[in-house]
Amino acid sequence: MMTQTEIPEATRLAMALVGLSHHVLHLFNDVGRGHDLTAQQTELICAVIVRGRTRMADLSKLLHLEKSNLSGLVDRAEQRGLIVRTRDPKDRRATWVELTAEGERLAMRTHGVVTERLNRLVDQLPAEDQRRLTAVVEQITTGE
Amino acid sequence: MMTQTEIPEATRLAMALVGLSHHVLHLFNDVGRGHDLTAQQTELICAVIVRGRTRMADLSKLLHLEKSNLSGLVDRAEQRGLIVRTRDPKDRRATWVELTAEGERLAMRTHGVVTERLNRLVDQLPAEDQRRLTAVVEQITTGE
DNA sequence: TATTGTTATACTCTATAACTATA
DNA sequence: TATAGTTATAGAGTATAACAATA
Repeated sequence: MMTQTEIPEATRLAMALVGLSHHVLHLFNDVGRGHDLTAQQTELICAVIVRGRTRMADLSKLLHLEKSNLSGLVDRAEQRGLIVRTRDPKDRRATWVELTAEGERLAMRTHGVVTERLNRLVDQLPAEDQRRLTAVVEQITTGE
Repeated sequence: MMTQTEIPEATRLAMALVGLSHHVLHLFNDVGRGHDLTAQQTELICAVIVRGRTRMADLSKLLHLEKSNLSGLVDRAEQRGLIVRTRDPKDRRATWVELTAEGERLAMRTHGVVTERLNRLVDQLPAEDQRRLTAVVEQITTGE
């Protein structure tokens, strides 16, 4: 006899991961909207507040964005007064991105809410499973 | 003494989940590009091939898209000959989306590759951890 | 030569609101 | 009145290529 579903195990894992990923990235949308930020702008300032000032090239990898697209995103964030660009005197090709006071204020709020809601996602799990999940996911993403 | 990092546990989990989510959704990009599909078009046809013909309203929830945006996405996919719309005679408001032969061909290929690569992500984990991960992630996403 | 970042272009995607048709 | 879907519009995001400056 079949169990209640005919969907293969491999597909189930894939579907679950895709659903989770939508949920996670949609959070930036949700949280940002309250402050008139797009999901991408929210991710940008959250990334910078966690790491401190960051180079364009590193943000590019971090956010999975082509450097040209990141230029545009940073342009818009700069126009809104959220971040500023500074030149690196030691490597004059490089550009650092850092938050303005306003950007930092928004970043602290949005990052706090995103983090809290992501953690609430796994709230119901036993503490052991939570630690395990973190370890597993970190291992997956750092081993790319 | 501090350990090697000062990043709080809650932030670590959040960062790990965000990294994983980027990785997962970026897969659709990667896989689709080989067939001249955008990530969203790839997700669309993969969703339809897993579920069979699907109503617009259900796709909207599944892909986290506003119904107006889904209309546009389905328009473009229809113009490319990947899907067709059919009316439901029982509820004449509703529209079903189903794959054309060409759409099905592409969907089978891309869905196969996406699934395989998602499973390869957790390949190194013990089988027990893999099952646990699937269960945990399913529980998270179904409990929204 | 390789790396860092910008500019330019065309297209896709997204948010929002107003609309039609059916239930 | 509520639901299913479309249309319209403006803005944001994306892929790609060509470019300038620096290493």
